[in-house]
Amino acid sequence: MKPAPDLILQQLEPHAVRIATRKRQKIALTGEPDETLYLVRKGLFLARASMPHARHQIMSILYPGDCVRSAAMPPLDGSEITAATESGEVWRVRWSAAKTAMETDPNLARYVSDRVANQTARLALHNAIIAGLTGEERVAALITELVLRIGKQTPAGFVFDMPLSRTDIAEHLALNADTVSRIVSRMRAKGLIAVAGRNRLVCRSIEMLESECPLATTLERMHGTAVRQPLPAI
Amino acid sequence: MKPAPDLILQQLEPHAVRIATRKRQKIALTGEPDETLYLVRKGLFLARASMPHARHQIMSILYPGDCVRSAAMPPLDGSEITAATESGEVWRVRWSAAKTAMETDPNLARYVSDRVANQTARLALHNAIIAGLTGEERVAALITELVLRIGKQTPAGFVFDMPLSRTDIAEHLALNADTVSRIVSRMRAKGLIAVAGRNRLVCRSIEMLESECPLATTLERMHGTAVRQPLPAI
DNA sequence: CATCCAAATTGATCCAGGTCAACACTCTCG
DNA sequence: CGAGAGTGTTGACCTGGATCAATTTGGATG
Repeated sequence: MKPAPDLILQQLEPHAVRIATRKRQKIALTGEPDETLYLVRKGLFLARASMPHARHQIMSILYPGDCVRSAAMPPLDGSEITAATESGEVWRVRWSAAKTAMETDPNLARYVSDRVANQTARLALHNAIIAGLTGEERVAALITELVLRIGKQTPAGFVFDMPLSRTDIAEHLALNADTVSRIVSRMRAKGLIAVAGRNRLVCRSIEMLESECPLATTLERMHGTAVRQPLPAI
Repeated sequence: MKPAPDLILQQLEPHAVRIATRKRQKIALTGEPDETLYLVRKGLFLARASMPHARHQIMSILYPGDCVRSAAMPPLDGSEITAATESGEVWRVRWSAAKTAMETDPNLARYVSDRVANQTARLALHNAIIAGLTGEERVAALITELVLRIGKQTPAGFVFDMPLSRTDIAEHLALNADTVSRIVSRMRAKGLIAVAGRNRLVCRSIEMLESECPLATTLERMHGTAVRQPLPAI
């Protein structure tokens, strides 16, 4: 029987700087001489990097339980983590402290390395989505992921607050913000999704949504279990 | 003073199945019930996955020293590793054995987890390349990477044997094989590269090549050190 | 309430790259 | 030697999504 993730992470608490965040708050990753470990404890975050020519990209969406080593981010300028939900919490741990703790407790070492592996798999999947799907399929994939992760089942269907703006979606899916807006409108017209107030989305039928996206079964396997147990099996 | 990577990996040898490969040989990753660790010891390999509709994708290029946990690959059908050079060697280690060894020697645990982190960073960079660059810039980025990794300096410039076919390049860069052929022809016409026999490329000036690719400095940082020291600092 | 500003929508136009098809090159095998 | 298969090249054409521009929406603020 493995210890619960929370218990494992407890050991890092004395070494961690807790950062309570509000929506859109940024945590810069560049300019740090030493490696750092970030633990997402609460809320959703976007790992963002700048490209030359003032272009930005959202490399991945981070969920509670994720941990990010700065070594797992490529040396791009302006790397940062942005809070995507109203309130969130991140722990920042100096790598030297994390390393010591990991050498003391193999469970912690395993937790961190498994989490990094999981992040790698998600990146690879995201690669496949960007590289192989059409715009509409990409948006369907993103909404499917969010439904699986943060959707709440109600009589009207799965409801969630959209944590990404149109621009964020565009930066994440390698699309244009205008195009994203068009696609979302089209999906609304098709009845795949509906809006319920500012930034709140309703998905009546997840099956309909998944039928729009060729990689739905993989998404289900990568994000679906997260609905039932907050942190994927480790 | 850290032990040399070879020395660290030596511990895994008794638990490893050595696989000697010839070009195009495939190692299937799917269908394995347990997690597995693969260590690339010699040669170049391509991590490939199938998409629905019989589409394939090359998620990443693996170099000697890389290690791949199967948990770091998304659950896509037909995941496999393909040998891209004439002769190569891969070690396959059962995860349970690897885990025990890693718990015994923190150096090994660190090595593996650092390698996975490095692979994550490369995936994220590749994401940025696919998502943000034009076809021509993508090809320039790939050739820059290969020059940095396997290019040999000669009086005529940097020379290397192209390990990827046109189709491979297309599958890696999210382009069409026809388009790749066109782009390569254009680059040849511009003098960025030249062919020297079957599958052998010459790059007269790496500066010219890098000036074609907005992410050249990042590539240099991720792959450039590898030229000087076979395994990136860990 | 009116004003302001950022984000979203929508229309019109354009082009990089996809698609399809014809053809060339290399290698292997009989 | 020729036939066949696999891979690469090149041309003609088409389309998904980028770009540019105009307009709308929805908060925030005084």
